[in-house]
Amino acid sequence: MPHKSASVKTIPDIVVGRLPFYLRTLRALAAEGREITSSSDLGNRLGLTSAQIRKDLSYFGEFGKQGLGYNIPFLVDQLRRILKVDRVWEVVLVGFGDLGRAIAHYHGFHDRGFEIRMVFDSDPAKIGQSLAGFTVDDMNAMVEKVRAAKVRVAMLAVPATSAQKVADLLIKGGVRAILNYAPTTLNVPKGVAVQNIDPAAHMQHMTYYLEP
Amino acid sequence: MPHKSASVKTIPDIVVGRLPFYLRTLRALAAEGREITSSSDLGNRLGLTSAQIRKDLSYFGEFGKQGLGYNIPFLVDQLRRILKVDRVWEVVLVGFGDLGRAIAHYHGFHDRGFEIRMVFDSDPAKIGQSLAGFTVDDMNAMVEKVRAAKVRVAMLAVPATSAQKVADLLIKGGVRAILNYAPTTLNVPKGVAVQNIDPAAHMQHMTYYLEP
DNA sequence: CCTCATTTGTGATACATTTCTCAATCAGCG
DNA sequence: CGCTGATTGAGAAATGTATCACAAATGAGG
Repeated sequence: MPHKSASVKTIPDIVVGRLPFYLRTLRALAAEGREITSSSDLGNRLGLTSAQIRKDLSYFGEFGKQGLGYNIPFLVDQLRRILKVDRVWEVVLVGFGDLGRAIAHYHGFHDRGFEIRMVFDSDPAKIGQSLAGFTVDDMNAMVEKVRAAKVRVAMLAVPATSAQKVADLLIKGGVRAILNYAPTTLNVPKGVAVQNIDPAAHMQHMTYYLEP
Repeated sequence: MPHKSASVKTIPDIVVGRLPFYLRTLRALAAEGREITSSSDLGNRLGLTSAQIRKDLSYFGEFGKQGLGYNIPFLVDQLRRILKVDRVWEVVLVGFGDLGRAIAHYHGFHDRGFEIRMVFDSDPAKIGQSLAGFTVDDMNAMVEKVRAAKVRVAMLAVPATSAQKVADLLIKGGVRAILNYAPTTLNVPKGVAVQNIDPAAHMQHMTYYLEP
């Protein structure tokens, strides 16, 4: 997933993956009216060491003041810029079953940079249903409509059996980032980012540590 | 999160976290009627190297046959035993808003070892609502009911502002594994496992790699 | 029954990530 | 205006993880 480039030093993907949590925590602090914080305060809240937070941030620049710490609104702005969520990304949602509907109704994406603008499904019974601002559209029209709207971010909430086919179509339409809710591994070309959400896998990860 | 013990060599948490995906893939193969597979076949399907899969499995035993590969039903059984999902875990769900309702209706947990058996919410308007087999209960009764039923696994779908308080109560009631859907970092004592689900964080991870 | 093509399990090696440490810097204060 | 306590940023060291490479084992085919 990480980009490579000759001039700019490449940043570890695992570091990039922590930034959204830094941002989330900083915004919670900002909402409480706090103006400054320190790497150790952030570390406590995030369950990480202060050194890790300082090193992670140092990949991107010098955002703190020695002796003082970090200005919260400033650091929020910087992280939003780095993560490119200082704008709103149009998102296409595919699959309007129970899960897709729940995603469509979830309001947590909005103020973190994402807005679902198109929904597709292949089931004729669902096509045409409308909800807050958009209508469920036929998947046969998907590639063209996604391409025309230049949408580059997708959420995939279809059965595992059709997930790969739908992902291929999305990529054909120009999508370059896929949040995959289907419990299957997607094969995508270089230049396309995939993140997987599998709650049952998280659960099984935890039961390993439980006593029988 | 990983256990420590003097006698048994401790297994890297990152390895444990991959096992559910191995299991998921093996079960898909089994569903296709396949009997055997190899580390390289698995690696291709999972986007990992064959060496990694062999090394991961070797932490737990010798499950393959040289020259042949792995017997799928056998390896499925082994992984289910290792992850302790060769049984069904009773789960308590807290929070019956949009998200909690979606989780309650999701059928993907069932055949992966989890069954939601209790639901709690603090909103009087929601208490008493009943659905497939259970009734939404008052959160004031939660600690006692969870303790009485010896439930050790929870899913947390409450607002970020109350997540920590609810987690504290769950732990007081004996819960030792929490799947946290609230967009906040939980502080828990040693011996309690937490896994976080934050779709917006995954999205922000991906936008980092998109061209402006 | 011998050879060949495969594939595992694992020690050794290479690579990646985290933590340690400390010089440099800063605001506050007397 | 110089001292004090706090805190950053980053090189060095320590730790953790992934890959390599190969001996050992296996079934198939002649």
